[in-house]
Amino acid sequence: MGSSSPPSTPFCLHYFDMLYSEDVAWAAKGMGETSQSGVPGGRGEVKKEPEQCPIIDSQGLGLGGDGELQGELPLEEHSLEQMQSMVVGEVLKDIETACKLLNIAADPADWSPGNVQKWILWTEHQYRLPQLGKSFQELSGKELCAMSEEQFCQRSPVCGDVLHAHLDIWRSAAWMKEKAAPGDVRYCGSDSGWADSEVDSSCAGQPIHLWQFLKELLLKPHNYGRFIRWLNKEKGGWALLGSGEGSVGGSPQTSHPHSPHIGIFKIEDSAQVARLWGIRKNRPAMNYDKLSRSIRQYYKKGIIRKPDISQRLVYQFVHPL
DNA sequence: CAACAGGATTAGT
DNA sequence: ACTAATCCTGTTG
Repeated sequence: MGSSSPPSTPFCLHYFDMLYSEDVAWAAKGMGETSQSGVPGGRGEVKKEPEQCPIIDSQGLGLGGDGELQGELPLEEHSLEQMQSMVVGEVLKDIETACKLLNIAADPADWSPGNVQKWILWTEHQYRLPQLGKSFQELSGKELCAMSEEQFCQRSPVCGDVLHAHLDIWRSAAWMKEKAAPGDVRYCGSDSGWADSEVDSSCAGQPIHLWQFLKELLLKPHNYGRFIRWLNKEKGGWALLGSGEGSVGGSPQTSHPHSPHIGIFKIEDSAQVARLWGIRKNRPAMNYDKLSRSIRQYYKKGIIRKPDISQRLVYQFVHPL
């Protein structure tokens, strides 16, 4: 109650204009490696990487069901509006995804200092921002929201402005969500109710398990496919796993009537997956060595195993639930 | 060298 | 009690 939060942010379109040009497009471009080498002065110019976007196509960019703006439409004014609302939808979905992954509220005003830290770490990670250190420690969400862009830059001269813009987007999204509940509207099933029903996989604040976390990442190839992905598609890849030659290993042991090649996933970027896990669990020292040890504990529990044809960074869920 | 396998111990719930 | 974090020794491709 009393939360007379000043809706100072009217959710103008400039934000999403900016967001689209800088964040979404940038992030969607696969954002190559370019660690932090490409973030010198901040937002002067968005350097357009010549890379094509390999993964965003899955289902992210429009063509959700009506628009065939695959690239031949001349982008009329109407299309522009459509484009904008589409981008807004994508941003809202990404925020929802991040909320579940980090286990934090959607509204920044509800964040604890720990939540703030998580959000900052995640934003750094997601958008390849330079490390902020602990310049925003001990700040609650409300305090964070009360800070001006100047204050952000004061704490982080390098990317305070970008961070502030990201926070503005989250606040705007939360503001929209609140506004979108005028009367009843019990989250009409249209939009995958993004209410705080907590993560489906972890009930009642029970600490999340590593295998659940991995499945959550795997559920969002749009967001995390660069780090971890299913390896089941396209049976083409499986044939030439032996790299050609017969390689008479000796025991063919092609038995295993059950347990086909389903539920197999590959960790493409072990360091990043470990980092996300560390953010989620508030374990800054997490690394793949330790994460993989936890995965190995699943062997005897029958949750995860190594596939029949063992490969580096490839594991398999025993229960394809 | 990085991934892999697992034993032992500690930490957090 | 259980899961996971940490740490470690040793193996493997």
